[in-house]
Amino acid sequence: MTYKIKSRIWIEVDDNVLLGEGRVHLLKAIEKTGSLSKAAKSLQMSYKKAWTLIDAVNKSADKPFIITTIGVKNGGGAQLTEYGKTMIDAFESINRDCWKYLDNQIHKIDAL
Amino acid sequence: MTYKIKSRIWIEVDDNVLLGEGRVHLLKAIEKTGSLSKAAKSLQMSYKKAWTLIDAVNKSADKPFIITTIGVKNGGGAQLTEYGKTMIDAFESINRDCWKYLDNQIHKIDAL
DNA sequence: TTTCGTTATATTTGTAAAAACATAACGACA
DNA sequence: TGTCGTTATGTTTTTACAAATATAACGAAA
Repeated sequence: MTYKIKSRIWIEVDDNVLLGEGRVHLLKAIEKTGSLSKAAKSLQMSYKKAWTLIDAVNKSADKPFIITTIGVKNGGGAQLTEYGKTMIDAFESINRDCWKYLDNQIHKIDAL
Repeated sequence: MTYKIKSRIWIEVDDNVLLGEGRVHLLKAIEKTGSLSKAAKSLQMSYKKAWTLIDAVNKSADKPFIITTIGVKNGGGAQLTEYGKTMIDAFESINRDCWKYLDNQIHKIDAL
């Protein structure tokens, strides 16, 4: 009989999803690996799915989150922009605080 | 370029979902109509789907949320228990405050 | 004992999302 | 010019979930 309050948050712009937990997870893997294909592999995700996700991010963002290069040394790659990094940090900070808030609310449920 | 932070919260007990926005919506319709079938109709939901939802609530809750009767006057009906009502109130209160918190955080995103 | 309005449940069908598969294009380098 | 590792897309197949359909059972009341 132990309750948990769970949550998911996401950022929308003009009714399009810009950033959620899944996309943040992928973007951080791109930052770490420097490559979309390596990031996908590290998350056991298909390249196509990863590409579709970051394509959606790029399409709803007004400033670019990631910059991809093709053909260049080692075939190409992808890296986060400063804007992308700060947006991710803000998302994660807000998300953490949301979880904290909800954890603090659990007593209102347990008391019933 | 106007950002929104959206969220969904739900209550779990032993890794089973107990209560989320959809279930709360249905439970309130049951409270209003006194009947599962009428509540489903009022939400343009199939009876089967509504029944499955409240069955899931009943299975994960330790104290009953709704009491159904069958065969009795007018065919039967369903009504919320006091426990169910207070749980719904608590859920909605926490959810509202969560939204408020997130609305207050939006400036952190807009500033970037 | 038939009809009514309900709860309760199984079975089938349809649909949308995910996964899998396939291929093209790019530029570097040997 | 052929190969490599990558980004970039289209197409097909599979799967999971939702919707639709069907039926049983209950107790009251006529």
